[in-house]
Amino acid sequence: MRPSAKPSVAKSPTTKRRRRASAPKPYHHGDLRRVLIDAALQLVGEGGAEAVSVREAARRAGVSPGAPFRHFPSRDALIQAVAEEAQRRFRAEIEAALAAAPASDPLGRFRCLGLAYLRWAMRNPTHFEIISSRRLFDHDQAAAISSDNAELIALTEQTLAQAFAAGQLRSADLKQVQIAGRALVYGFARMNIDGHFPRWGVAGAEAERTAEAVLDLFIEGIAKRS
Amino acid sequence: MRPSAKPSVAKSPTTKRRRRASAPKPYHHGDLRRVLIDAALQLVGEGGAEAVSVREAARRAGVSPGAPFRHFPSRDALIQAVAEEAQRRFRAEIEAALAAAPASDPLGRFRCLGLAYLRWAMRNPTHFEIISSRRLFDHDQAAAISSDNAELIALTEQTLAQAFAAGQLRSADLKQVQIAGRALVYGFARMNIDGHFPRWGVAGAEAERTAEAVLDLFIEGIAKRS
DNA sequence: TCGTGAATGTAAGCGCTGATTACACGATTG
DNA sequence: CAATCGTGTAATCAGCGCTTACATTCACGA
Repeated sequence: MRPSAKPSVAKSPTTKRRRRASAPKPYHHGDLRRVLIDAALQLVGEGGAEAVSVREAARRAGVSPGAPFRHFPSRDALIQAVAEEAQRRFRAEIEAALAAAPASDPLGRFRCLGLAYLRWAMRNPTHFEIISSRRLFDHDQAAAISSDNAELIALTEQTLAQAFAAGQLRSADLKQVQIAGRALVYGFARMNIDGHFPRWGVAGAEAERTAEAVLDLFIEGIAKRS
Repeated sequence: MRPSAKPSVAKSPTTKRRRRASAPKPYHHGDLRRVLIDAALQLVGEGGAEAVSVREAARRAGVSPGAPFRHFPSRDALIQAVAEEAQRRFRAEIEAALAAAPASDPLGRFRCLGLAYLRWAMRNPTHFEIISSRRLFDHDQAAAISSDNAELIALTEQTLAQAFAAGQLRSADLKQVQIAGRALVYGFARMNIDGHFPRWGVAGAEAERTAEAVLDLFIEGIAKRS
C-alpha cells in the first residue's frame, strides 16, 4: 500500500542535503517526548487533565496519532510525565520561597511556606490539580512525585518543630497541626480550582488576599497568645 | 433497510396478552430515568465520576445504548442528575445532624455541622466528589445543587453569627472564619478522596478520629480562650 | 565507505465511547 | 377505532486509546 508518497519529498539523489535545506518535516522529530509533554502541559492548562488526549498532543506536535506511544506506553504515562514536571516546578517554587525567609522566625517561615503553596496553586490551578488528585494516574508508579511530596511534608514538619521549640506554638501535637494546616491550604486551593469561589477570577488578587487572610487566621489559632 | 425483522417476535394475533403473559421485556421500561440515575450512582460509587458511561448505565438497565438520551440530552446531564441526588442526601444528613444539636451552644452546633460534613464526605467519597468538583458538569445549570449549597453555607454563617453573639468567638470577621472552616473540612475530605492519606482505608475509623481532632484544633483556634 | 540493526516515525484498524437520526412499538385519548 | 405522543430500538457517525505492521532514518562497526 501507501500509494501516495507524500512524506518523502526528496527522492532524488543528494537526499540528505536537500532535506536539511528545504524539507519542512524531517522524519524524526528530534525531541518528541519533550514536545509531547509541553503540549500536554498546555492542554492541562487549557481544560484540565481530562482535556488531555494523546491524539491532540500528537496533533500539536505535528506527528501521527500513534507516534506518542513510542515514548509513553499509555495515556496515563503521559499524564504522569506531565504531573512530574508540574510537581518539579511546584517544589522549586516552595523551596525558593522558604530559602528567602529568615531562619530566626520559624512560624513566619511556616507562613511563607503556606503562602507560597497557596499562590502557586492559585496561579497554576490545573497543574496543581494534576499533581493533587490521585485518580488521574497511578501515584504508586510515580516515585518522583511521591518523594517530592514527602520532602515538602517533611519540610513542613521541620518548620513546625522549630516553631514549637521556639515556643511559638500553642499545641504540642505537631502531627495534628501539620495535617490541619495541609487540609486548610489544600482545601482553599481546591475550592478555588473546583469553582467554589465564583466571584473571583482564577488567581485574582482578591482571591490571593483572602488566601493570605485565611492562612493568618489559622496561624493565629495555632500560635501561643501574646 | 432493516432486512432482518428480529425484534418483532410476536407478530401473531393476541399480541398484547402474549406480552403480558410471557415476554420478559416490555417494550417500555416503566421508570428508566430513575433506574439510569441509580445505575450511574452505583458507577460513581465504584470508580468515580469518570467511570460513568451512558452505555454502561444503559447496559445495567437492560436497555439499548441510545435509550438514555430520551431522558438525558447528554452524558453531562446524567452526571448532573446523579449529583443532584447526592447533594440531596448530603444536605439531608447535615440538617439531621444539626437538628439533633442543642441550640444553647452555637459553637457546639458548628462543630456538629463540621463533623457531619466530614463523616458524610468520608463515607461517601465518590458522591462527595461529584457534588464538589465543578469540572464534572455545568454547575450553573444545576440550580438545585447551587441552592442546596447556598443554604448550607447560610446555615454555617448563621451558626457562626450565633456563636459570636454568645461571645464564643475570638475573631469578629465571620466571613473569614467561615471560609477558613469550609476550606479545612473541604480540604480534609478531598485529601481523603484524592488519596493523601494512604494508610487509612477510606472511611476508616482512624480517619474519622483524625478528622474530629483536626476540626477540634481549628475550633479551639477560633474560640475565645478561657 | 557501507551495511545492518535499533530507534522512531507512519498507516491502518480494533473496540470503546458520546451522540444523532430514522424508525418501531405501546399506551392514552378523542 | 384511529390519531398521536412518549419512549424504546437500530444504525450510524466521529473521536478516543491502543495495537500491529511497515517505512524511514540514525548510529555504529567491519
